[in-house]
Amino acid sequence: MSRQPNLTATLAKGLEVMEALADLEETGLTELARRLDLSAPTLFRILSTLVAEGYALKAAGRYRLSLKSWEIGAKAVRRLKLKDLVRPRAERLSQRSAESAHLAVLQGSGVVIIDKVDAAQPVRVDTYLGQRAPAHCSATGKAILAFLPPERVDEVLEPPLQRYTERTICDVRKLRKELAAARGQGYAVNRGEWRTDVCAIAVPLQDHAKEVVASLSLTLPTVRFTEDAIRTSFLPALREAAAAISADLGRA
Amino acid sequence: MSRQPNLTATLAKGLEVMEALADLEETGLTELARRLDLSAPTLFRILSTLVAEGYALKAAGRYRLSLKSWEIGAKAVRRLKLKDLVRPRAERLSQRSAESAHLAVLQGSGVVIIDKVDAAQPVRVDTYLGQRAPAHCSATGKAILAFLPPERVDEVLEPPLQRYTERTICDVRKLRKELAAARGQGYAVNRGEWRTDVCAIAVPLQDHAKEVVASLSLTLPTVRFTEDAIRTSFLPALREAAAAISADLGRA
DNA sequence: TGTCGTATTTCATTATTTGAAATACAATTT
DNA sequence: AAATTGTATTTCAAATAATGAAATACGACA
Repeated sequence: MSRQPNLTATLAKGLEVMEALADLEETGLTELARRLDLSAPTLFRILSTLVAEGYALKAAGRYRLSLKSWEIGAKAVRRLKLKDLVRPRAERLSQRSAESAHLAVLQGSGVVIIDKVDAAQPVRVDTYLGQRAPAHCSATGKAILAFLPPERVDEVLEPPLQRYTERTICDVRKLRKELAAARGQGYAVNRGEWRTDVCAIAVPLQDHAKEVVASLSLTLPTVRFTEDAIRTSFLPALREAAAAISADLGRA
Repeated sequence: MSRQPNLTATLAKGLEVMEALADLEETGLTELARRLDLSAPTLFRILSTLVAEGYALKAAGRYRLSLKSWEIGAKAVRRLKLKDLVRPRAERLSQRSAESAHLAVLQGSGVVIIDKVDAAQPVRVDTYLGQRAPAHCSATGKAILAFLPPERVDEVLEPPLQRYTERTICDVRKLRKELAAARGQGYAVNRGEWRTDVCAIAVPLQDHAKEVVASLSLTLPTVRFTEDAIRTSFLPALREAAAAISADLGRA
């Protein structure tokens, strides 16, 4: 076994187990051991440790992820403060446009939704706080990438870019062109590039130093994403919200 | 060093480091090593692993917690489904009462806020999603404990109960009496038992099998927590919300 | 009661973690 | 520019903890 220098393999394994639990709803020992290719005793000890530390729950021999990792991470989210500032604007944005507003930040090679306001109408896109989307085929991701320094963009757009639908832009050159265009326009769109029936339009949010720190989007079913709605409703509403937030961020 | 059987010490250490990062905003290696009583090389390897796995971020030799643990945990939160169901009721509850509504679940010996609707007035209590409160001196905690089977209550009320204010009930016998009363009344209150200037009133939420799974509260500054407001506004609003949710849960 | 599949413990072996010390790096002072 | 200080990182032999095969316990079902 080739060993990485200066890393603790045991910890890495434990974190992997935690991630697997997150995707699994509930699992037994043997089942998970097979999935992760760990021996039963090893996995048993890891799970026992996770339970002892409160990260996993055990009931009737079955393991589940607890809320502890969420709780821990919530402290980091809270520190972003962004949320408090954006929330009232996002509410107004959602009302004006009748669509769902999302606040997202870049995290690794994807974006994560850190706040949202659901559209007040029954047909809407199902999303959740903490949900991750690929940066290269989401409006929020592209709005952020468009305003990021080139070297940061390179890290995120490490080929190959995964294809999700026939509209996903997987060609890095082509994507860069689009990002340049988005920078010019001040907004980015996603037309079914991740999920066929979901479209979105997003604007970047910049802090006092004009660095992009997040993005704000309207996310909706493709059928409602008409050029007319974009021009007369979504874009004006997003721009107003972004301007107000940027002004606030300028002060803080 | 006396070794626990069947637990992986390295993983436990790594998780402790993660928790410390959550409380720390940002830290250097030496500083954190002192705090956790770990040798510099050991901590270095743990932090390197956390960074490699995406749980921590490193910039200019300083370490911070990333959003990854939050993202992982969000999947567990989402699975509770409760939130979706409660949200519209909580919104109406907050509007009717003009106070902040919280949805909380039991997690270890405390409760964690998994959803909230802020009061639409400027003077309100500062809380955040993922925030933990002690079960023995919060309205949400007591509302849940009051309807939990005795053996589960024992686990949570492991003495000594920590004192936070002069009103905190630290005597287990006395607290049990109050829980019995709360069970009779169908709601629990907290009168400055955790934070002097914060009061709350909470009702339990029960699933189809009549098991308590969460609680719903109104949380507000002590100055507004009058007997009159409780009787004419808070309690009726909470009861209506709880009844509607329970009916929904009965079906699901 | 017996059988089967899964979970847990034991224990000798093996591999990884460990920390002292050496070294590299960065910021600040002289 | 050189010296100083404090922190971060690497090295390496010793110490320790992790490992998995096998034995055992448990629990469901026949």
